[in-house]
Amino acid sequence: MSDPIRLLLVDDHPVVRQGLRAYLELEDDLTVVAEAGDGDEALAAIAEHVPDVVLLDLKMPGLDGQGVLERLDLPDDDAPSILVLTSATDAERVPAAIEAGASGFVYKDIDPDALASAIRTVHAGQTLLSPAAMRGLMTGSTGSAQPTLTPRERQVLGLIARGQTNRQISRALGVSEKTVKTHVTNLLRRIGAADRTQAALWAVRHGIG
Amino acid sequence: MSDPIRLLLVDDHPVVRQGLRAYLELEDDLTVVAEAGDGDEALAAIAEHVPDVVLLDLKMPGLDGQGVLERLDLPDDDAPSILVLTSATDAERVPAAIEAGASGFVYKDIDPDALASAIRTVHAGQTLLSPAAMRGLMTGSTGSAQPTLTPRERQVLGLIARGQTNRQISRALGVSEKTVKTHVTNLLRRIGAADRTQAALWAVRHGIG
DNA sequence: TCGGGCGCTGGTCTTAGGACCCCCGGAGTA
DNA sequence: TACTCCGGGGGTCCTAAGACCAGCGCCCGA
Repeated sequence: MSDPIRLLLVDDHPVVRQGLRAYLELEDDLTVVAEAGDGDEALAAIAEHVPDVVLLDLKMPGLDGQGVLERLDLPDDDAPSILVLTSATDAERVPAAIEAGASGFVYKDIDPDALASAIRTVHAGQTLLSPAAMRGLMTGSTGSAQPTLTPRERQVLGLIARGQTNRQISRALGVSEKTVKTHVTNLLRRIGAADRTQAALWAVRHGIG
Repeated sequence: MSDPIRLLLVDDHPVVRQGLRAYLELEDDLTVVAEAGDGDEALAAIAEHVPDVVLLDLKMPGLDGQGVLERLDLPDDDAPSILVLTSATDAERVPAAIEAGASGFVYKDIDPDALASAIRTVHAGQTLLSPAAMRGLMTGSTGSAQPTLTPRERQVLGLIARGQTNRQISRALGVSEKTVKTHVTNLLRRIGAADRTQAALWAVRHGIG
């Protein structure tokens, strides 16, 4: 029999890592070589242990999963396959994670057998999306990642997401209120929001602000 | 030795429940009598198994932890003690959970020994807050829980938090737009928001909507 | 039983927000 | 070179939003 698949578990909750271990130790061909509690630990552990597959949580304090993905410079033959584990409430993050090089995307409520099989799938070089994650991709408008906002629009949206008025934003950015209104109008159109309230909610869901 | 403390685990992620089990089975005086994946299952399991302590996740699909708390009609001598387990990102929810009768509040990154001791503490009838949870209470303005909104105001705020306009809300509630505006004005004052955008953000942070 | 809150409803009035126009300068790109 | 995109600036117009004020019914305590 060949060597087992070497795994790195990355999640900020020890209890989650413990649960994953309990699941994965039932499988002969899987072995957990390291754990990490945040993005920085994850990058260090990847360098040190060279795992075959990383089980990565997107939401973490400090450097989060998305940040880890972006720093790994995927795809890269030497880099591990990344299987993203997250909550059903984070469907919006799927497109960005896929774009950043994640090989697969499963929800934490997956059962043990399915998780093991997902790990084998991404280790084999394939991309895997759970049905719900696929829906997340689909509802992301055209199937591409979240709409591309210009840096200025993203900045304005961030201030909207802090509850600022156009006048406050104009003072914060040192431009006229009309200019702010122009940016607001444009970003509303791009993200498909009807008004600033919907835009603020969109920003929160997409982690802007 | 006395009977073990009977526990119910409530979390929508099986992996988290598995992790908790792995932790708790190390303790002689603790025994997990049931698990539940959502609020409705939790209420049913409480009625069926009569646990001493419930480990409750606040964020769940369907009926969430806050909803479970509100339906239990705490404090009640027959009711179990509730130890809320949640993420560091949910500090804002502490006051509402405490108000709804939770006995304790710990973050999921707690280590096994501390978790076991927290369970014994709430089982003994005491209230327990982790330091971070205490901060969450403190930053809740005056230290008191979230402002008391009338049912109607809460309803209106929920719709604002879905990005609805006053006109849409008026149609949804079957009242005039002027009436909606009054409710909006009043709830803005009560929660200390300057406009509906800030109100929507407040609602999201406090788990309304 | 008679205020007095309070929740819910409604009206008038002012302002903030957003749509739809226009222009310019700079940086990249075909 | 011409085209496109971005940031910035400006103006007009209409509507949504919010402040302010007022009435009604209910319950509760004096």
